[in-house]
Amino acid sequence: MANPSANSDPVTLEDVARRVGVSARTVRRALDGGRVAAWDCTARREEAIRRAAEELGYVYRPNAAARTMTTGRFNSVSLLMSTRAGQGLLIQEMLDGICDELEEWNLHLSLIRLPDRQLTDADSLPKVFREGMTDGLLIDYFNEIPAGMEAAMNSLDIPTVWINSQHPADCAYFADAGAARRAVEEMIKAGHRRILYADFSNPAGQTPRHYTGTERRRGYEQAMTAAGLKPLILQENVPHLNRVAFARDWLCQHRQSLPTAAFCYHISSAISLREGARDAGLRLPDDLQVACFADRIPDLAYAEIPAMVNPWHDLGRAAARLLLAKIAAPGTHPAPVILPFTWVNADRLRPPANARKAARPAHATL
Amino acid sequence: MANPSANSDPVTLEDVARRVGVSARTVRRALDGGRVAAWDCTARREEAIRRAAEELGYVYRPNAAARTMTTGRFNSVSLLMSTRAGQGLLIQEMLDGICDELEEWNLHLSLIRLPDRQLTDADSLPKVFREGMTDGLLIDYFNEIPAGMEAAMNSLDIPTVWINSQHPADCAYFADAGAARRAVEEMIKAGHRRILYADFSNPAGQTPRHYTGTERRRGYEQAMTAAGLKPLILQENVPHLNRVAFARDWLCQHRQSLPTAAFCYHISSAISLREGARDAGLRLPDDLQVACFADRIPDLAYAEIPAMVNPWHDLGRAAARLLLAKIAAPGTHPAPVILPFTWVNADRLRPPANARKAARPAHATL
DNA sequence: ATGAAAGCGCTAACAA
DNA sequence: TTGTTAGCGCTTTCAT
Repeated sequence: MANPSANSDPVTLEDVARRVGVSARTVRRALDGGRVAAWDCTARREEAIRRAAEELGYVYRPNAAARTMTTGRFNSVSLLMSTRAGQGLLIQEMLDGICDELEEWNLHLSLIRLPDRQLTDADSLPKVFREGMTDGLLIDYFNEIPAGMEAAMNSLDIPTVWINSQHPADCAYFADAGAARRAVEEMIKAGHRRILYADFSNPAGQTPRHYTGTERRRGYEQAMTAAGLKPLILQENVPHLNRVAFARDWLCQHRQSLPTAAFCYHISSAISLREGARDAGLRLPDDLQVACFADRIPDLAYAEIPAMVNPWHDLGRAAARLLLAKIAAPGTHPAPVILPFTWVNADRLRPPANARKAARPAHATL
Repeated sequence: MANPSANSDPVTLEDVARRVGVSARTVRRALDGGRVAAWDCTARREEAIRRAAEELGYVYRPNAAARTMTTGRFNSVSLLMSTRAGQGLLIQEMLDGICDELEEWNLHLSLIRLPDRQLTDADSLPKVFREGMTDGLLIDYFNEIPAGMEAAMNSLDIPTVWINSQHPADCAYFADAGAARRAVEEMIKAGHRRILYADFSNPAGQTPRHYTGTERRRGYEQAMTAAGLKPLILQENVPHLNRVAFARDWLCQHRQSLPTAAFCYHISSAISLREGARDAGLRLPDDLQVACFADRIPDLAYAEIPAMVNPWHDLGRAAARLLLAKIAAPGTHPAPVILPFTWVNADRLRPPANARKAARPAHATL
């Protein structure tokens, strides 16, 4: 096997053309457009071409490199990430969503990781993408976006879409505030009045790294205020290994007027809170009904609680679709796509224990 | 901007050559090989070439498509997955590892998802990879590998490496049995005698979907047997929402001789077990010391317990390195690479409560 | 409607 | 050592 190429089967248009006795151009057209006209003779020839192509194993898989050379299109888009860890998220469901959408357009997906220095350098970027052979960029970078990166991306003449990040246009992200409000409304509807908001990931004073830190809390506050309830917020960036103790201590200190429910920034906060609550002697869910945000349904295996789950698959699809639209119509700037969450395990949402106790006799009379 | 191409800056070798007044081939060589000889005149010209290239913004980023056309190499490898969900795993750390290794060789990473039907069809695969423009395949498919897929992959004349899957050669996976044995040995060393193995993901009777289901249990059994202890196994595929109750009930039924510790197949089993234990009235970790396997360090935020963590980054790197070796030396079949786990939160591993009680007076006398 | 020819940017092979 | 030539497989343009 002297051929170093990956294809053991380099059937070219030319090969097919020779076999049938027509030009490559004709083969291309036959394979491409389908029929040519009602001209009987043509139709038959076309049939012959198609058959020959199939026999030789051509089946419309043109050499992508050759095609790129003439068209200037790569038929591929890239997911752009930072080499710095934690700046973006790579969720399997999201990639599935992206791939699902791209597949329908016969586009490939590549992964590109660049150091922050490069991501903010408008001069070197085009060269990277020339080598990277990509028609568009899905930007998976939403934490602490470096100064200059947005400008550098906008100066590119290749279409870009931001994933999970709020921008004036060209982006897709989640409707966190609305989801938080909805969840807390459900808890209120279930009869809870003292509802805690717990976030052990984001520091108290400063702006959170990601918009979710602000939005989720805001949604909680909206729901509480709208219902005439007083927000009760426990927000602090606590190291993982201290969270359970932190939660336990807080609950012990507030033993006089404990919340009957808590809505958490993330399931990791929820788990810690639940463990801390149990250590503080509370019974779950009787004494404390916990709900939270969660990235994925499987994560909920960690705790059987009501949760707002990120529709990552939808996000991937939406972002890819946005990018395809921009590729098809260069220069346009579609409005942001904002995706609603999925509310799961709703049946695990129970009223507060005292309300249940009060209600029980009524049921007993049935 | 009439140019539909992604590069706004199509500087070619030719352009550089014209500027300096040499041939494209010479430019290529100057940029490529560095110096030519001690011939003074040449050295100067070379310098000029390099400067011209830089001024024009060429900086050794040749048009990848053109290069592919002549060399037959794509300078890209692909991560191959099934469109069927759950057959492979896409862990961010693993992708980072792959990218880190590929970067050093200036190779790109593409994602390819194919339906099982295609993955088992040795005829259509080469065409796919011809279009996909890939020099090698990292196969991320380890659950219920379809019959014929292994043969189809082997029949490809493009190098392949299996990720997280046991094969005679050309694969990288984790040393699960050894890790389980090691963890249980540590628990025994800490003084535990009745150690439970809990797995709520894999069914009791049949062979687990993935090798870890077998290997982890085997490692546990080895450690127990070697220490003269009797294995105590609780293995059953329980739906997520029933796991806590399942664990609680089991513990209640075995109240007479409860284990003092448990080693779990996965952190999700561990969490459920802990919740169940608390519901059964046990105090943690005094009454039950739980340890487990975990995919990622952040997952351990869910429970502050000792764990064997998969070195996903290492796996990605190892698999990529293996693939690069195969690309460099086609036809070779390197032996499997087996990666050791990381043992974390070891300081959370406590002796059984009665041992602690017995030990306490001794400490008090200090 | 079809064929012929040019050329995309690069590198391999050869000639000088 | 350097320059020239040819050609990768495809699409586009132009002539038929």
